[in-house]
Amino acid sequence: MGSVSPNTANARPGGRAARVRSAVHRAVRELLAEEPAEALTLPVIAERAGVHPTTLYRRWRTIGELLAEVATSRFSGENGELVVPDTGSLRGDLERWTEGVVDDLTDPEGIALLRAAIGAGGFASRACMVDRHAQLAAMLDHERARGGTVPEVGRAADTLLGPLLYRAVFTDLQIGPDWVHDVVRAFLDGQRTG
Amino acid sequence: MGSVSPNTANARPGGRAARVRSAVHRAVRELLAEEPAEALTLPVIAERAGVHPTTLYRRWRTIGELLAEVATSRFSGENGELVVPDTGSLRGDLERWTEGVVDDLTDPEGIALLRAAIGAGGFASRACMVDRHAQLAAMLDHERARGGTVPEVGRAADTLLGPLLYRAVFTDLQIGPDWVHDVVRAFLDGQRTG
DNA sequence: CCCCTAAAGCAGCGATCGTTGCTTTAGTCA
DNA sequence: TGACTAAAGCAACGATCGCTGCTTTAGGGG
Repeated sequence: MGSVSPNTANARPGGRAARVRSAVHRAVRELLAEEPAEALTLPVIAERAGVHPTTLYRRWRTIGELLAEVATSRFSGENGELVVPDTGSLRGDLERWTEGVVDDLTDPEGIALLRAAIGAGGFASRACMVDRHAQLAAMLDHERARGGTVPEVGRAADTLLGPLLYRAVFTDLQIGPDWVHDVVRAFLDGQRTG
Repeated sequence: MGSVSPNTANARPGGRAARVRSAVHRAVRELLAEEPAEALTLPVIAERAGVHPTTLYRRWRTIGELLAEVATSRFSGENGELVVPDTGSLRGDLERWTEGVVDDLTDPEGIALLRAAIGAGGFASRACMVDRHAQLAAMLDHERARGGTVPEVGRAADTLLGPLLYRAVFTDLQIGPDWVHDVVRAFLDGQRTG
């Protein structure tokens, strides 16, 4: 127990570890967009990333864990900081924000990663949306601070994220700007009746 | 070329082929509920089903295709016939129907199969909901036949299936009867404003 | 500037996967 | 009932996966 600094909190490198991590993440995203998730194996990822397979087996034990990490980092701010639009009105914030969500869902890499994360199990799929959920809460808080009355986050997520994700994941319908606009409008109208 | 009946339309067996198919389907559903989808491999399925691996490699080339078939048969009427509730009112139909959807989504086998199908790619995941979509359309048609005014199927799917699937797939929130009730009510209220 | 340690590379292994040619079984139709 | 054919079983193979002890590199601290 004598060692003063066993390098426990040593993990803030800008060096090799970070480069490897970044290369692996990129390899996963690229490969997912190119081939069926079924073919995504650790050696294949390693070769694409220019890294030795052993590294992957040691740092991430399974593809599931790696996918969860990649999904988290892809669908969240890198530093854990929430970035939300602040246009002055809830409607403006939501429209700006939904654009970002739609960008994720229409990007081939994004949707492929989302699908793979869902397939990897509950943890990974929840990780994809936890940040979006927090952003939604932040925007509702802003509106509340302005004196507006807003529904709870749960209903907002159901009404906004629900349709967007449903269409992206389960249908091949186009997600056009006007439809997204309608979704936001339906949410803002609906909160009065609820 | 002389052969009169090359048994092209010979595929309606109640015999061995159907038994194997059924055993394999059940094996897939069971295994998905027990272990991570990552461990789902054709030899493993074959052993659980009491069938030789070669059979799987020949009938279904990949796990993806097998998953798509299992998902289709699990989430659809076996014979392609649509079964929808007919309570006399749209509200009653929708509440009965959402119960069925929720049953699918809260059943451990059901949600695991859904997740795996999503992971298997666009085709399989779309197959999971095509029947639900058709049922929704049928119920709206019934209401329209009664003289009621109903929104289009797309909006109904967004508003009903969206929240249900969002919660089941992306959150660990409980899906309680009262919440489901609220979702249906929100849909029925919202159609007036739209 | 040099040491020290965490992380990446290397080599080699057992297990299992996916595939293919052939044989055997079981349903169907005359 | 007997033949015909589609489908399942069998056996053997090459490839690749996932894992482990050990060596080498590189980044950070005294």
